[in-house]
Order: sequence, then C-alpha cells, then structure tokens
Amino acid sequence: MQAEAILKQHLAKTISLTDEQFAYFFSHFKQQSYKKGQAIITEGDKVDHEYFVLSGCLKSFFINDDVKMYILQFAMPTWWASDYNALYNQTRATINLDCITDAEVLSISNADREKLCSELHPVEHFFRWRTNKGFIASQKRLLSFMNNDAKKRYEELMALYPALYNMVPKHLIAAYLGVSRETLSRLYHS
Amino acid sequence: MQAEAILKQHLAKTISLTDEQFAYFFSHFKQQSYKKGQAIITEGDKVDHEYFVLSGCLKSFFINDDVKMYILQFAMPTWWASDYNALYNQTRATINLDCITDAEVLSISNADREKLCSELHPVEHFFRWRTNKGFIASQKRLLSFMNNDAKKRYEELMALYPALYNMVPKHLIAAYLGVSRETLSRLYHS
DNA sequence: CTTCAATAGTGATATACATCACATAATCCC
DNA sequence: GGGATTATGTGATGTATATCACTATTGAAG
Repeated sequence: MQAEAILKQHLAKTISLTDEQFAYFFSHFKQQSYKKGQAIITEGDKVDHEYFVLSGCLKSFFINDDVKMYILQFAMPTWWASDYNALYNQTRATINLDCITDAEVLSISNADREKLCSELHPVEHFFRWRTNKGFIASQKRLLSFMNNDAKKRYEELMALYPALYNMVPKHLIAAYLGVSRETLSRLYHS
Repeated sequence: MQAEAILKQHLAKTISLTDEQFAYFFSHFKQQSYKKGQAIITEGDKVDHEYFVLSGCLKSFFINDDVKMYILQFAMPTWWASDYNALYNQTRATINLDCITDAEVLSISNADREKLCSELHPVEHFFRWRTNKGFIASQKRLLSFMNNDAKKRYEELMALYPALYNMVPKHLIAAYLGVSRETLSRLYHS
C-alpha cells in the first residue's frame, strides 16, 4: 500500500477529512527510507520532527551513565515516534530513535503539525486522541512496573504484542521490560 | 480566589477565550466540596467525569490483589484528575480517586468536555496540550523507574515537589515511589 | 566457506528491597 | 482527656534481580 493510503486509513479511524483536506494535510509529510541500525534521532540533536512508521520497526530508547539502554517504545507500522519531550519543549534530545529493521517513515515538522492543528480543527482532534491513547498506555505501563515482577511484565508484553518475540532480539525485549538480558533468559527457561 | 477566576487563569496559560466563550465553557462545570478521606471515584464505578482541583490535594491510586496501594498521581490545585482509562474507554473504574485533605474541585462530564472540544477549537487545543504534558511527565516517570533506585527517585520527587514532604504522610510517598514504607523510612535516615 | 560480531544461555555471587515483627509517636474523636 | 486508630522507626530475614564470568550458538560479510 502507498504511504498516502496508509496514513489516510489511519486518520479515518478517528476523524473524517475531505479529499482536498487530506491532500493538503499529506503535503506536509516527507517520506524517508532508513536501513536497519540507522539512527533517526541521536542524544543531543535538535529535534523538530516526529515520525509515522509505514513499514519496519523502530525503537526509542534512553542510555544512562552506565551505558545501559532502556527502551521507551517499539514503533510498529502506523505508530508515531519522536523524542516528544525535546520536540514539544524545544530542547535537545535526551532519547534516541533508531531502526530495528529497515524502515519506511513519514516525517512531519513540529511547526507544520501545529500549523495543521490550528488550520484544521479535526486534525487537532486527531492529535489530541493520539496523545490520549499514548498517555493511557504510559500510565498502564507505569502501574505494571510498580505492581508486577519481571515475569508478569514479560507475559503481559507477549500477550499484547506476540509479534515482538520473533521480530526483535531478546536483549531489546529485556531493555523494554527493564531487566537484564540474563534475567529475561532465565524467565522463560523455567 | 473564586473557582471561575482560578480556572480562567489556568486556561489563559495555553489559550485565549473571549469572556462570553469562557462563561459558556465554565457553565459546564459543577463545583463540589469533599472532606479529607472522602472517595471521588471507587474501583468498579462508572466513570463519566473528570476533576479540576481548586484547593486541597487528591490522590489517584491502584489497589492490587494483595491490597497494596500504588499512587499514580497526587493532584494539587490547578491539576486535573480522573480514571482516564475508564473515562475515555467507557469502562468501569480500575483506579480510585480520593482526598488526602479537604478539597474543592470542579467537575465536568466526559460528554461535556467532548462537546466543548468540538464547539470551541481553542478548547480542543487546550486539552491536547494538557494531555501532551501529562504524557511527557508519565514517560519521564517511567524512565526514572527503570533507571533509578528508590533513593534517587525519592530525591527527584522531593526536588520537584518539596511541598509534598510536609503535606502527605510518608507511606503515601512510598506508595508513589513504588517502595515499601519501611524502605522509604530507611532511605532518609541514613 | 570461513571468520568475526552479535545473540543467547547458565552458574556463582552480590545487593536492593520486601516482608515480618515489634516498639513508639502522633492524631483523631467521643 | 484518654483510648483507639494511624503513622513512623528499626532489626532480622527472605527473595528477586543485577552483575560478572564464561561458553555456545547464530548470523552476516568478505
């Protein structure tokens, strides 16, 4: 499917735009191809775009002082990703975004998103709902962190996204769950 | 300060409405008084309102099967609170909301908020930004959970909201940090 | 096909934190 | 004001998970 059709169908789940409105909306996006392992946002960068995944899989992650990696999000097709803290507050990136597999994405600048939100009320509605869902998902994950041990979190993740098991290496799943790769390995071998 | 003035000033940080628009907006809110310890939302309830704190302090929290409590949020004046998962998805409450101190709040129904968002574009903008900020804060807290130990999280919380130390009992701070009250006690006595 | 790097498994040990048990202090309320 | 509830402190012990060290397997690139 073409980029335009994928994004159109994604929007249609939340709002309806006329063909002209959608064409105008779409004209602000730029399609980009990335190779497996390629970085899209690196810590310290100026961040002024967010990304809509057409194909492939991205990860957004944080590297701490001990060079340990924590994954904030895996981004699959039709998901959005960026360093939203840096993007909205116009600060330098503290998190990274890169490609777990080859990937096709659409990018839009922060300024263009804000412009579209103010020009087209339904677009503002769409982005409000996208963030609503992200916020709720983030709160659920927070609760899961407080309430569940590593095994339970692992089972929850696999129930929610079974595709991940074969798509991403186990040490990345560990980095998402917030456990060491050794502990994760022991979890499902017992 | 009166409820109307507090809410007006809060909105003015993000959007501008005419006096008539604000009066219309405000007419959808209902002011309510609660006593210390009183419940606003209880697990299992039908949830159809969210709450804006005028004075006092609320907490939203989850109780697990072992009757252990985890605090999602402390809500201080000008903060919003509800069980957003239940509210947006029209499901029964899985989290509770109650009062740490006597409190005055404004409540608005989900239906009215959605109506106002569609009638007044700036209101939709306001709620998009409110959720944006919540989302970013939630992601930061998630990272803090993965990256920091209890002591570091405690210090972060106290740096961000020093007022909490004297305002809420220590076992609630522990429930927010996701540690036992005993561990929290030992953290700052060494 | 071979080689080197990335990925994955496993034992031994260390550690942060939970849990249990109990003592003390503060606060509520009839 | 005094008795009950709620909040807090602290020792002893248990447990989930991290860390370190090493081996084995897989996969990609020349």
